[in-house]
Amino acid sequence: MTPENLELLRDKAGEVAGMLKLLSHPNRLLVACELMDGERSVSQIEDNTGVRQPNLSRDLARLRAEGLVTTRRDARHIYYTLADPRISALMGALCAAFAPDGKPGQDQRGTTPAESVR
Amino acid sequence: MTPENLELLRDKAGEVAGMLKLLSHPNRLLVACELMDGERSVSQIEDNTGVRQPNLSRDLARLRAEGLVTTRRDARHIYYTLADPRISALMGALCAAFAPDGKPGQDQRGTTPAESVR
DNA sequence: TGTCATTTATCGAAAATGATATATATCAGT
DNA sequence: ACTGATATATATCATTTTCGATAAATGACA
Repeated sequence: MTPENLELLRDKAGEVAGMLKLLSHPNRLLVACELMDGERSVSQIEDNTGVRQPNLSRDLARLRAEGLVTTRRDARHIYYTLADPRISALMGALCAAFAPDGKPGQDQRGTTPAESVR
Repeated sequence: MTPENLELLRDKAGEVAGMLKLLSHPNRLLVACELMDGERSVSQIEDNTGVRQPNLSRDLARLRAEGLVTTRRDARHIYYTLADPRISALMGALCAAFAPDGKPGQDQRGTTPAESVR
């Protein structure tokens, strides 16, 4: 690993880590989960995640700022949609890794995990 | 979504978010990347990631505390290994989602990235 | 105007981070 | 056993970021 390559690697790691950071809080992770099924208004997200509205709005602003979601206004409602395919892929992978048979919410404990890959 | 289910979901989200948080810093992400290929001593990790030793040690302690890695001592060296299969799966997914053409630091050995979801 | 939906501002407490200093553990040579 | 070197861990400090809570502001519509 040459120093130049190391620097590139660190750059990339910073980018990816930044994205992980956005999903590394329960509230934002729930929001992303919610949006996996399609667009949702802020109040729908609020109802379905239990995140308090001003905090939710701040989290949504973060996701917006990083380009992970886009918005569409319809009258008084604002609808959010996942915008970054990498996030969708990542969320899919998360579901696969942490809730192998189905939706999270019904706990996967007892699942014998496959032997560490490789 | 009943309130009871919502609470379960939030618990699960907290658990997963906690794991993401551990990977949400460039240094720790690089460490995890490094360990994908097998066990490494602290000084190897230090050399290959450029993370300064005391900070690296603190990060490794965090990963240890959360059960993501295990250690083995050989004389003066301590070797770290990825211990949680979910982390391995997640790292694989990350590589697939963020380095489709096989880049960061190369890696990506035969890993046929599991198709997005389900 | 008033109400609903959403955003922005602010505050205080807690956690994360880089840097630096120090401590512990293991080994080699004497 | 004592010394010094190497490998790793822990402690501390200063700065920044995060988060929940609360209050206030904006925008759309009736």
